[in-house]
Amino acid sequence: MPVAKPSLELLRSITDENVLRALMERRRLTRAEIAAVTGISKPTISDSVRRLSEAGLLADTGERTTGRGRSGSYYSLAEDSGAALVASITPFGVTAEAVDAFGRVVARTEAALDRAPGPDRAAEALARVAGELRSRVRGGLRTAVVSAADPVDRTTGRLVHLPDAPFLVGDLDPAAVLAPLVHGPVLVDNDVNWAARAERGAGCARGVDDFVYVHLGEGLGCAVVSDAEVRRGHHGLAGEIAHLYTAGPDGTAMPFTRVFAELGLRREGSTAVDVAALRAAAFGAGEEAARTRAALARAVCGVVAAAVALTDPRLVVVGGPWGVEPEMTEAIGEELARTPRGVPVVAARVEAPELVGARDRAVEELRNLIVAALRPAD
Amino acid sequence: MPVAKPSLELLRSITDENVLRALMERRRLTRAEIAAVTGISKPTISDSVRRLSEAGLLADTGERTTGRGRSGSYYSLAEDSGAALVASITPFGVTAEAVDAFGRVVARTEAALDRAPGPDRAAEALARVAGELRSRVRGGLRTAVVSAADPVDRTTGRLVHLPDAPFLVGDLDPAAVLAPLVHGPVLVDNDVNWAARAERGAGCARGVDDFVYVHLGEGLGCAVVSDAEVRRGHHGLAGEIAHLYTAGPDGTAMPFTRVFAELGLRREGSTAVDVAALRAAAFGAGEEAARTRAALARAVCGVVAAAVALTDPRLVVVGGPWGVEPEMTEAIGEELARTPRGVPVVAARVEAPELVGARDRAVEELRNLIVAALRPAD
DNA sequence: GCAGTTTAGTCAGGAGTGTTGCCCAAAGAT
DNA sequence: ATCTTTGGGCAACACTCCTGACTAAACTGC
Repeated sequence: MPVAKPSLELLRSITDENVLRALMERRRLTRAEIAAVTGISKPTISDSVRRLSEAGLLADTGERTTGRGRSGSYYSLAEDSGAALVASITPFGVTAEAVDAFGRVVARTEAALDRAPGPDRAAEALARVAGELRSRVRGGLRTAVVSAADPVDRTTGRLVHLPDAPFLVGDLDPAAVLAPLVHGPVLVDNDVNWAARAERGAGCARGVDDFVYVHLGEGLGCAVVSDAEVRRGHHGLAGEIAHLYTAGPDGTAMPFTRVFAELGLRREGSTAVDVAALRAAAFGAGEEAARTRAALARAVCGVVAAAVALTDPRLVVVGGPWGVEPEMTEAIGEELARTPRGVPVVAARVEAPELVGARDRAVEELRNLIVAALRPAD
Repeated sequence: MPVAKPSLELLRSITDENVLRALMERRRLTRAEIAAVTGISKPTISDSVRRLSEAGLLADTGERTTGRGRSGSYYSLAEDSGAALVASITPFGVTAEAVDAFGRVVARTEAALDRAPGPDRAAEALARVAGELRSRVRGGLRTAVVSAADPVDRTTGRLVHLPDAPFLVGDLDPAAVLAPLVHGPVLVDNDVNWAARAERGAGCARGVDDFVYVHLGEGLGCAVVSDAEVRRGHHGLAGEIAHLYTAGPDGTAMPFTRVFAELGLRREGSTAVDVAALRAAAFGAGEEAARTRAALARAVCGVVAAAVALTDPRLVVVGGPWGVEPEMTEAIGEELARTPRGVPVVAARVEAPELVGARDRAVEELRNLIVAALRPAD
């Protein structure tokens, strides 16, 4: 039964939702302005504003309009509407922000980590930054959106270790760590998925409903956006391309991650890509560098070709520290143009994309939570 | 603005929608029964039924309840609510049905075609069966859902020919052919996508939100279901796996479709798989057959492994004439179990799945059209 | 055959929406 | 000081849904 039951209460809650959403978009409005923006009549808006103010969701800011005509009172979301926590966890540290329902970053902090800090250090850092931010925002943290540099199990929200892929952050359960600090849902996903969301919202894939985002860094990842949403798959492991078969340097087929072993571009004792070594080996002039670059492009292209065949993107976005290098993006684009289904390749261009994408989702979730307060029994 | 404007008209239309949907589910109901089913009060239901009857959407069937208590009048959707056309086009012919809003097949017909009939013959056959069905249903054809054995361009609805893939039906624009016969939207998609939908609704993937369906027949296709929907990609060509690289019989990488050329299993002068030859060569006892079977399983597995890595299905469903053979499904399952991310493999089990899937969608669309009549200006 | 029981449907009243139109209040413009 | 413009409140109205009581009509049981 996908259709709601008709009731006057439903109608009222729709009105209230219109008012709240209008105030989330425009920060502060008079009742007359809300009526104009929503198209709902003035008396109805006045009723709704009174109801919502009494419920503590809205507050008169005390400010007044200036200009011609009678001055009106500005209303805004209540000061204690709370904030959402946005956290990005990498082996190098935790970056966290608190965002409010207007989408503004109201607080920000960081905690550095050593590379490969182990799960306890990461958990401790996450708890520390979350605790600090919590103390700095009114109304508390009502939800959290976490980006992690490892694959995330969709059902449990835990970071998982896949064979033949580096385990960058380590065994961590962000929801468990944050439970005492956040009184609401904790959403956890892979940084690559959040980055794809950011590129769709504000980057080079703005408004594109179907595209593939390839992350080329220490880890190798991919996000698939279909019908305007990142599709995570059953376990949340969609886009885990590390052991997808592709073309190796010698032309034979091998798992993507082994290409880096063959080229000697792995970190010592790890399956992670050695980005510094890769830069040194694959970029710049020189025949050797060109050969290495071509080998890398061919390997990436094998992966991308599979993604193209299976998901039919309009666009391929390449991100990550060595993926966005023009030389690399170009080489991949040329390689891909040779395949039967040519697809444009562009470089990602959002800064700290995993944070931008997670922030975007956090604002959306916080807004939904505020609106959801209207419907106690659904 | 994803939130509707509140109005009494909205409330009324929600009530009416509840009534219509209840009558689509249960065929015929008294007003008291509608009230019980929807949870809406009796007077409100009586009002709504009167409105909808006057609008011609509902009609008193003349039947009455029997049993204890006062007898009530049964209402049902109007006789002229119309039907939806469901058509499946293959090189062998066109199969078509008319379904009503209750999901019942009210008429059915077929038109045989020679293999490779050319676009004009196929169009003519489609027009003929559609015309016949139209004359046999009251209220006309309000929408059409077409399954075609070729890839379909999502934006235009036309069948398209991809290089290295057989063009089974040929250049056809079902929407243009049907426009004079159907006064409503014409939805066209690949048979494999409809088959996947059928397996999700009634087959071996019932209720599974994330799975991959692989079709192994004359053509080679694949459908990706993510978050409970078939994802078609930008052009509608998601899952076109014919030239996805996989392992060939000799262990080297090659496009999927070339595997069949190497094994001598293509139809003369075509890129289509010769199913009869494949059956003869790959099934049954004997070392040679086992070798061929293993080679096919390895090739399929290469494709499936790519799909698994990129879309993380919970399940892989294998369909199509030679895919559902137990020997083949089993061989693929064993091969896949050796890969790092083992995923269960099951054989498809719906009969004429493309027709079942298309029918399901047709009923949904017809119902939506009937309900949409309530909202003239949205 | 008739009273009792059970179920379908209607009626009247009331509570709660949103809307229109009109009024007043208050601020800047002239 | 008056005019114009804008914010906001008030009253009347139309509409929707609900509750509770009522009537209507069928079957059951004696």
